[in-house]
Amino acid sequence: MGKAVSKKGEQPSVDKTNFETLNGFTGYHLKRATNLMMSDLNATLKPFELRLLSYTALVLIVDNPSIRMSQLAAAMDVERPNMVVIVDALESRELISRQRLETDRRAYALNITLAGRRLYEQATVAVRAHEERLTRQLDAQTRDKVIEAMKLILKIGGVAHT
Amino acid sequence: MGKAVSKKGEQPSVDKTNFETLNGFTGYHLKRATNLMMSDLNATLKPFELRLLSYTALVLIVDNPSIRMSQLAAAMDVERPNMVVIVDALESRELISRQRLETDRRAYALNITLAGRRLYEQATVAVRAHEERLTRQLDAQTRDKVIEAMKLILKIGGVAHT
DNA sequence: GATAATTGGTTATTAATCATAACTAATTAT
DNA sequence: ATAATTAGTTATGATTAATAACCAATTATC
Repeated sequence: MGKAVSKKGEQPSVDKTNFETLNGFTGYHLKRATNLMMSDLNATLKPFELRLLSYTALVLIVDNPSIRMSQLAAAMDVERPNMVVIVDALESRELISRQRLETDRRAYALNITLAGRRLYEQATVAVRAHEERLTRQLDAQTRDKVIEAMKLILKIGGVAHT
Repeated sequence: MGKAVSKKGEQPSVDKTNFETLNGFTGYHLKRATNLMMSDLNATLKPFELRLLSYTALVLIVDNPSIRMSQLAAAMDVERPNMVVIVDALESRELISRQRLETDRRAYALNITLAGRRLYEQATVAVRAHEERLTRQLDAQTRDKVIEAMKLILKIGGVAHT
């Protein structure tokens, strides 16, 4: 039972909306697909009590042992004060450890704990499944082309890291 | 003068961050590119005193004369209370008009005004330039492939409109 | 080697976004 | 006629992200 038009077919645009102009914009499609993926990702992470940013922090700590908070904040493009909140939460769940650096005693070295690694691994299995599910219709070649296109856009905007 | 490593090359990950795992995720690249494009878009719209949502509303009103507020809210995936704020702002600038529908006197028909159309046209020129600038490195075929890929992702998520 | 300037991290606060509840008026269904 | 629904609105709350100001430790300057 879709929303059927009442009785008289009136000329004002009801029922079917015209997206003609918006459909011509690449950014429009990118944003919609990204919104969908992020929403699905958050749902995927919920069972682990993780969200986009806390999961991303876990990933970066695993890939960058003894990373400092400020470097992590820069890598995630998050303000330092907000990074503190994220790190606090992960540490209080004992998923990561904070230890002062010998070489620079104002900074902390962040490392994954055993429990943190286990959660990271479980969550990553779920995230890969989420990615596979949402990009199933794209053949590997197309997926790679999309990623390359995104990298080109980032390069133009002066935002690139590898 | 980039941020050079101090004196001793220590083993903890400083300076260059490893994004290995994140780089394997399509969603990660999509989100970063989208963030960049949305940020640039907002900067593009600022001279017109428009933002993503108010510009999108203008576009949809131009493409859908006499659209109702609730239909517009649904099309933009925005809650109705938030739609009111956007429409109020556009109306108080006399870019759009609100007129009660004869056929349904609780609803409003939204239409673009002359001033609104002029602003829409100027803003759209700027938006197309912004799109062109950020996607210049993509040949037309790649750009179309990206858009098709986004549509496929949306279809899987059950979100599609045309 | 003392003082200034900078950096890493923190706290508190504010601003900006977005969602919910509840309401009026008009329409449609029973 | 009464009940239920819909369009729009108001007020409010929750969540998120950005800003200012601060302490401790390090680095730069003289």
